[in-house]
Amino acid sequence: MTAPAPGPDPAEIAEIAGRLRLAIQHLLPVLRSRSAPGDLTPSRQAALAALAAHGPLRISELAARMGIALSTTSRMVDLLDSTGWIERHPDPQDQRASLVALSRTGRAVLEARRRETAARLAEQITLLTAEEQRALDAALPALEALSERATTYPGELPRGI
Amino acid sequence: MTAPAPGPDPAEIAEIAGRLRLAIQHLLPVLRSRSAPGDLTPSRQAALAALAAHGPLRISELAARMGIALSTTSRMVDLLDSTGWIERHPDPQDQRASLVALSRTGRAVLEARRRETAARLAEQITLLTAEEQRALDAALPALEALSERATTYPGELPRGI
DNA sequence: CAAATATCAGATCCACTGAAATGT
DNA sequence: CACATTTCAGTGGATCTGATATTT
Repeated sequence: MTAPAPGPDPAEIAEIAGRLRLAIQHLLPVLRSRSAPGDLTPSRQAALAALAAHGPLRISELAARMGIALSTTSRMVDLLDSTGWIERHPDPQDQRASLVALSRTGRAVLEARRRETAARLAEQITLLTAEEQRALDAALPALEALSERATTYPGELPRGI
Repeated sequence: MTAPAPGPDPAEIAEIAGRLRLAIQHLLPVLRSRSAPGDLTPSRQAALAALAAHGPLRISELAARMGIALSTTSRMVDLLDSTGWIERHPDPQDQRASLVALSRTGRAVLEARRRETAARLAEQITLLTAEEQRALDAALPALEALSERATTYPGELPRGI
């Protein structure tokens, strides 16, 4: 092993941040599905994703995680129930509350959406040089570390892609 | 130089795409500014960005670039004019048409927004290890290549961050 | 009763469209 | 006239508040 190379200095970090911001911004159209109205809208996808990530939740917990009002959440849960994407079960801990869980079809819908998105991205990655592909691969741990910190970022759920 | 290392095979590319998609999704909350109502909304930002990227445009050209209807664009241009973020000049080529250009304050607003976003991102990047920071830096050309291809992607303008 | 939801009424903001009018 | 733009009238999505049930 050689001596550890120095990490980027603050100015370089600012440049990395600026370029990464721009690259991601330009990448968003690839990642965004155009969902037909009434379909899996961003807020519905965020709700399903929250349930997928954290397991069954009470309506009030789901509302808190999404940072929206309880009544809004209640209405959305109704809607997701009517499409069959979630299931409502009584909370064994508290008979007044209900636990909302992703249904099989809900999970399938969410995963299908994610697969489509990833496939569009993969298509673009195929067009990169082998070297670029390797660099991208090597940067994944960094991007994942970045995104893990971001998960605890104050405020909303990931939304929109 | 050593012999060129092989690039990722299709399965690996699929994995890269999946992980990249997830990382970006988790990163979005960091990138998104919560704009106060009446502020620089996503669509307005997209319009300013289009003008910043391509220079003065006719309303119809701007509409085409954003993939939205002419009437929608006309109304938005009005709005951006009222906030002073753009300027309208008669098109010297065609007296019926007007050219819409970013004003000084419009450019300032756009750049301020971008700086804020990049600063939030930079803050997170600081928390990475030096190795991760270098990997991220090394992957920027790949991400930029990816995003350049994406720019010609059928459909909308980058939107939302 | 208190707490967890649900329901209802009314509102705001953003974004978009199609059709008709206006102006050059 | 034709063409660029504007105005008009309406839609839909997402979300909000506040007040009032309902249920356990």
